[in-house]
Amino acid sequence: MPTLEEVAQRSGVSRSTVSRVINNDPHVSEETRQKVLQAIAELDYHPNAVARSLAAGHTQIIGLVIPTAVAMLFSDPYFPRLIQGVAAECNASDYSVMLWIGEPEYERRTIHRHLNSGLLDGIIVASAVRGDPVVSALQQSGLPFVMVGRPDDPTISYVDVDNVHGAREAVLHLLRQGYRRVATITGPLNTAAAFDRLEGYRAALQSRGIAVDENLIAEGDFTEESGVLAMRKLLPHKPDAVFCASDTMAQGAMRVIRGEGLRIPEDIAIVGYDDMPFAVNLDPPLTTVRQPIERMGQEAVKLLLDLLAHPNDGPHRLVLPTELIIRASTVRGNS
Amino acid sequence: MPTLEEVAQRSGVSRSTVSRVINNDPHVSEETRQKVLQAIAELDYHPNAVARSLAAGHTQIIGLVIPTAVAMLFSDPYFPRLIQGVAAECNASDYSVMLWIGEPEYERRTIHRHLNSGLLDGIIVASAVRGDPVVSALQQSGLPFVMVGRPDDPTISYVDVDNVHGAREAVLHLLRQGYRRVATITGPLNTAAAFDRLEGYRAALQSRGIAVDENLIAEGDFTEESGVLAMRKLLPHKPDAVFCASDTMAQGAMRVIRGEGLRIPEDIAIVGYDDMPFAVNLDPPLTTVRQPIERMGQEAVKLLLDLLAHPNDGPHRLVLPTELIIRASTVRGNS
DNA sequence: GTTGGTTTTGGGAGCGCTCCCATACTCATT
DNA sequence: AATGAGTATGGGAGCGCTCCCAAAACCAAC
Repeated sequence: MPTLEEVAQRSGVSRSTVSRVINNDPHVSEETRQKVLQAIAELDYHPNAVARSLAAGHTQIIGLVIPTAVAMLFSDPYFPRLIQGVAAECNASDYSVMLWIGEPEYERRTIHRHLNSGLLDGIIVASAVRGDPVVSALQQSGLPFVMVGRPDDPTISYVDVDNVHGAREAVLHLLRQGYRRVATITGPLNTAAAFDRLEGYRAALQSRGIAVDENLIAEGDFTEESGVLAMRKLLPHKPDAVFCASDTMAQGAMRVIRGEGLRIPEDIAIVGYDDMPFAVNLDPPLTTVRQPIERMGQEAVKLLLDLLAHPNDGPHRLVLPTELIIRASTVRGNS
Repeated sequence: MPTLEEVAQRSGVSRSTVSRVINNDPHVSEETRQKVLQAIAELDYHPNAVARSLAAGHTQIIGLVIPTAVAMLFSDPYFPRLIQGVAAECNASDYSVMLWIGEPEYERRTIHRHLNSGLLDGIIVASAVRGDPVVSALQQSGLPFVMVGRPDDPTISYVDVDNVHGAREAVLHLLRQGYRRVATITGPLNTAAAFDRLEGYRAALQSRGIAVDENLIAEGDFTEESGVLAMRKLLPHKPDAVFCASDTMAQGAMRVIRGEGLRIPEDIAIVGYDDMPFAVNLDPPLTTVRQPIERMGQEAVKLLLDLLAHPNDGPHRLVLPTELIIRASTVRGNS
């Protein structure tokens, strides 16, 4: 591996000058620049990122942490898409992504070791649960970070989708279709997303003067199995529609409903959340709330880079819109 | 951020000695070690990973490359699970994972820059397509790397599952169930996985003295739609069972079969491959070949670390076993 | 008390870069 | 010619660590 010094010698200039052309410093004569460029090409020189980081005081690397608790959810494409968004935006901005998947026994020590190692310029935390130790460690460390999903602490920067609004629109749609006993299967209520979607559900009912019946609310954990369980609990209370906080749970709920010999949407309508790829292939195709997942990843990176550039700014917050995708699972009549 | 030097001063020893206790060098007296440890605790010192990397000549970071072409496949849980396996093993070995998702535009331009930046000690390439430029760049660079999935070039280290064996077991199972006209829907035959699975199919038939009927072989591309098309081609040749090289294609095939009013498994049995989460929820639940995806990620890391420790060893190869998961789609009678 | 071996410790020389400051050189302007 | 402003270059001093070698300390045995 050739070094800066060798390039300098070969092109007959100083180390500093080579550094300048590499970093596009304008204070280099065109002639010199060409000489240097040629030497770089001849030697197939590539700057050493580590040395550069040490000298410059930053690494151009950001960390993406996915806390343990949610890593299980890897069975749905949420995280892959988020990762893709983050990676794409980082590539575009000449940053690299360090992946950090929280392991069950990650102790505080390990967290701090990583956060204080100086390897990361900043961090994106995906979907932390309430009171996640990573978050407090992060705050302590002073490292710039942004969260995907609304945190409890209002001083933290984040990007989120408007879960309240998305859920409300979904439930209002159900109401407009004439359903009256609208139930909901929530996600784990220690996550902000699940909580907000439940809020949206309540808000929709209340705005139409419908009392919220707690019997029509069942908590799941975003998995299909939990959707099955929740639906079984709901059934005795005769709902005529169910708003599920994830497509995966909706899928479980649909299985139960069909198992009972009931029809969708004639007897019970179903709305999901996420617009997962499989939602359109369900029988019937699932009405659902689409979230711009990749975009969240992208925006999180943008926010973070902004934070790096302007450390004294207050926290950034960005709430992205959702989109209600109406399919056959909520539209009776012409089927 | 305190430095080594500050810890040294506070504990009244030299920089070198502090370095020794940090790196668990046995040549330190217990007394000194305690003094140093205390100073470290008091100052909340954490070694700077960048400086350490520069001085030591390695970074304890490995790259995980997911080539563009397959990034689309992010809609199935293969990559998430692989990533999880890689991350878990890296955590356990005190390495970090740098994620690198090939972007159409940036790939070519930045590939060499990344490989030669000295940031990565080694690389794992997930499912490269044939002739992927990343692979040749990698070979050129001299960076240690291992691939997940058998490469063309036999000098490259890799971990793979035993696709031939997995397919053979699946087909033998069909044969044992009494099916005689066993067809197959293959993946794209320019991928090693698809090729090997077809090999297994042939091997199974031949080992039972059954001639391979080329009319019973249809090529797909792992997508559901291609499963539909392939099944339509197969139907006129009256298969009584179909071995599909992916669950997704199996799903398509099942749709066609049911569309024809045929029963599964009474009229036609179906076997898939992958054991995707949805396989168990199909109607009927799908018999399939399960692959140890997380484990592949883990083993890939182990192989790579071994390669880093013993650079002069020849290429490592590891083929992991598959597991046949028998469900209702191949078992007639008691339904 | 000397010798020789072993263990423990200290200090210097980098790793390959950036950044700042000093120098040299260029070109008007007086 | 002398001055000053502006631009191009060079060189030194780090960034915070590891690694090697030499020095110091210790301990046993003669």
